[in-house]
Amino acid sequence: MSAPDTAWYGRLDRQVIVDAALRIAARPGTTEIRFRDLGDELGADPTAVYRHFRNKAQLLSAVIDTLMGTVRDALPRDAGVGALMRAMATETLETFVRHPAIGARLVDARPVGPAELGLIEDSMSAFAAAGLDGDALIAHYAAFSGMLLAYVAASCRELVTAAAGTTIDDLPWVPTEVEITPDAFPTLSAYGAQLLGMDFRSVYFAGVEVLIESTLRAARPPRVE
Amino acid sequence: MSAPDTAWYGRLDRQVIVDAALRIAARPGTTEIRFRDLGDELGADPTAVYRHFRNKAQLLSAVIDTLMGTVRDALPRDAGVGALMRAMATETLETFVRHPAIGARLVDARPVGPAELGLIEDSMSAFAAAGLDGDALIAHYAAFSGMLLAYVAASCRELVTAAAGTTIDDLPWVPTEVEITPDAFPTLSAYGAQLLGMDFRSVYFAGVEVLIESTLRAARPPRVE
DNA sequence: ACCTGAACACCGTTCAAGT
DNA sequence: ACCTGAACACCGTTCAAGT
Repeated sequence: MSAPDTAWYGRLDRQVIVDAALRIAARPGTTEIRFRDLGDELGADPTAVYRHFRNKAQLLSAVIDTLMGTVRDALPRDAGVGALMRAMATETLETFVRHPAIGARLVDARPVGPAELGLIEDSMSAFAAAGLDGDALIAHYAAFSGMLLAYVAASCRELVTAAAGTTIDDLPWVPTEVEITPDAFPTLSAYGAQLLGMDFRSVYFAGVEVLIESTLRAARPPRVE
Repeated sequence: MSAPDTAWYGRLDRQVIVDAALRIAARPGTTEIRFRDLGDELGADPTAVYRHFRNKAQLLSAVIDTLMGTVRDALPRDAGVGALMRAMATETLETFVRHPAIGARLVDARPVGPAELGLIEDSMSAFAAAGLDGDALIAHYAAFSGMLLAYVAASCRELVTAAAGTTIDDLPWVPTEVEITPDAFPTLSAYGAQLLGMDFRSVYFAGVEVLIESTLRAARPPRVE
């Protein structure tokens, strides 16, 4: 039997919905993906989305996987593992920060889809090509990807909570209203001015560089014991 | 002029409310702190809380600072910087995982309060005592604390989303329904079984150990170049 | 000076009815 | 087989009225 010949019939599919969600998420000021906004963007009733995704978490999982695919595509081939890690860190942050309402759900909207698994495949194989294997490969890879995803999610959550127009370069890492006096906080007063001046991006790359350096050291163990 | 002599007058204050929120958060199955539940726990109308906190974010900021104080109090004095970092990691994770609805808001319920600043003060001074200073101190401290907070927040968000009774040892780091075939994912098939078998806690401590090792190396630079 | 309670806004989700 | 639209549940927040 043939499908009814109406304009609205089968007009939506998962990809069309994911693309609409990405357009909304990229719009300045979007703090959350709402079914009602999705409906507007699609020119359909908001609840039509439920014919294609079981719930919001499943929809976001698909949207996240699409973005993971763009991260994967942006990575250099045959670069050293250090350059690859730096590129992963930069691309992951930039991609999700451009869609903060999606990034804010990075860790809790699961399961992990095929594009993200492809990204894991590619980057783990670069770790292996650099000479890492066994427990060291797993430990360094898990440390790196765990830090990346958790931190990018946290940054996006902050962005979405902050005043409109805030960027991660404006987001202080330690926003506080407590006065830092030398007698209450001697070390913070002496060494901490730099720390208190840091934003979310600079803390991220501080962590990324430490992890990269450690991985490179593990990949090429020193000749002398 | 004296306060009215009624039983309900001034019965609430910030500490009483924070303690009630902590009791609720510690209860198995709590996924979120709700004003209605807070009211029940306090024996008061839910909206009475608004006389003491401007909104939910301010309340959570106070609750988080209380927990940061218990983390600080649990840390060893005069231990080496490695032992201190390991204790920070363990205590922070355990404390918030016992109150996952609070931990889930770790990064976005701001500002940072006095107890957390005290924790920063203490741990930065341990970094300094270990021989770190200047940019290296800031970079390693920021990397470590950034990873810790973002990851603990992510773990709590997962816990709160997962089925009741799930612990971080049951939470798979890469939950996926995609089949990992050797031809589509060769490296994952070869090296990835361990990674796919990891839970949130083991990824956390993999990262923590990498960061500790790197900090120790920076604190005691090798004699030979 | 603080608490109560009704009410509102907002948003994910369900379900019966359409085509 | 898919879309519509009314309706519901839930929860943060406001505000006028109490004591």
